[in-house]
Amino acid sequence: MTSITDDGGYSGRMPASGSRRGPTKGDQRERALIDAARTVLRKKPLAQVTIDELAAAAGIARSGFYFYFESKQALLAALCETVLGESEQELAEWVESDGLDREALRRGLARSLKRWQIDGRWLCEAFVNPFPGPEIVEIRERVTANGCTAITRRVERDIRAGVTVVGDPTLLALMVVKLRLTMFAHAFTSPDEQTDDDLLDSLTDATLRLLYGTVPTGPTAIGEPLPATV
Amino acid sequence: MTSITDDGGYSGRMPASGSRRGPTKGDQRERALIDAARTVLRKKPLAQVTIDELAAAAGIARSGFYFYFESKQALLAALCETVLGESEQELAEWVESDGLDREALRRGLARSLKRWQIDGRWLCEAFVNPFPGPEIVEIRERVTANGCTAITRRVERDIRAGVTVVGDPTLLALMVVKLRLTMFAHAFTSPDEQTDDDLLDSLTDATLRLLYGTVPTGPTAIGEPLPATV
DNA sequence: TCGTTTTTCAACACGGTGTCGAGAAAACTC
DNA sequence: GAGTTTTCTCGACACCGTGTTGAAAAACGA
Repeated sequence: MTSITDDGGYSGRMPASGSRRGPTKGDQRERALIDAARTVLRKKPLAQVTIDELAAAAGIARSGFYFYFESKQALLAALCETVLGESEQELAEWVESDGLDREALRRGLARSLKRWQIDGRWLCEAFVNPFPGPEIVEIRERVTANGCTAITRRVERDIRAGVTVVGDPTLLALMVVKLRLTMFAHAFTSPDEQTDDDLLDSLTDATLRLLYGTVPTGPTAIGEPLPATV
Repeated sequence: MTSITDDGGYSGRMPASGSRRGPTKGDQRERALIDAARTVLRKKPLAQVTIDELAAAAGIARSGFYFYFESKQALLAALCETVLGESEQELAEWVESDGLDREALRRGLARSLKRWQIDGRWLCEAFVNPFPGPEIVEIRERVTANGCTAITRRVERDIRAGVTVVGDPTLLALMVVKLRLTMFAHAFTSPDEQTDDDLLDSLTDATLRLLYGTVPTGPTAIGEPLPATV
């Protein structure tokens, strides 16, 4: 970590900017490394990427890499941080919508799918790989927890609005989050098994069905309870 | 596996038995390696296990390992083969049952959960890890496909019996299989987040809800259609 | 400009992987 | 059970990726 206060845990160095002035050369290099990782990790799994390769792609020597990051995993963690907000935004529209806005949910899933189709390889590496090392686990848990609480809050609002939800909301939310992840991962690794539309339809229905026990045909206004299922 | 014509692709050697006589010393060593792997891989992820460690646990020198397996991954693949049948048995009771036998499903899930609690670490490694190498991918795809076709057949039988199923049965089956896997993996890595019973209840309901759109309270006889959901 | 801080990298030590080939042990034949 | 063949064992080697260190270059601030 080598930080005086707290650097978020992923970088081996303190970004010099924050005082004034434009990005220092170090900041630029750090960004270059993250960008390099993003590109390189689209093509091969982390285990097959050497630090040499990442450093070269960023224009520095291998040993220079360690000035910026402690390991490949730390770099991947930093890469994840950069897209952390995006995934929450994708859920946001639906989570904040009123009623069981099927279309909003589908749009969010479609955006996520698009992201996974581009960066699926390293997203898998970070969010599906069971033991990716401590740095990444930390981030993953944060992201998963955020997704779960967002959905849980949404569901609790629905309950207050009179919609019947069967089962423990926390576990339901977890299943929804996990199902999204695996299915996106599956779509990345086996892209030809189904069309995007089929996948999105199935995933949209599945989400609603998991949470509410049934699939509404059109938008349902708040306060208009769904048919309850035991 | 261990057949004369085809070794399944995981072993670097032709098992000597098949002619006559009991297991040769080689066969014993091979078993010893698989057993050693089973034990060692309960404690650490594959990446942190050295071939030296596996060989030592089986009582041979490191270089001797390569007589039996091409790599750690190949050994893990062999280990997976040994439990391949179990996972199908766990599903079998429910798949072959009549009606939407909720209890049979739950029993099957409970058996799987138990297995995952013991061998979760390497099961994750093989069935959750996105890029575990070709040997393991081959096995995983076989297992997943088997699970999917079993469920698909089950669902198609239900449809013929008059039960309403919403959505593409193939994708539904895939989601059910994937959801099981991630949730078991989650239960292994975060065992204290929920009780086994809660997890099993949720997973049972989720499965039925994904497939049939609703959760029956008691056993439902074939031919007695569930309430249809759009 | 000078002193300080940041950045770079060659050289090194280490540990795991995979190969090779000679020789030991086991299995089989008669 | 002696002779032959096959199976098995393991030390020695070459290779590659990792992570560290220390000294020097570049950038920065006054």
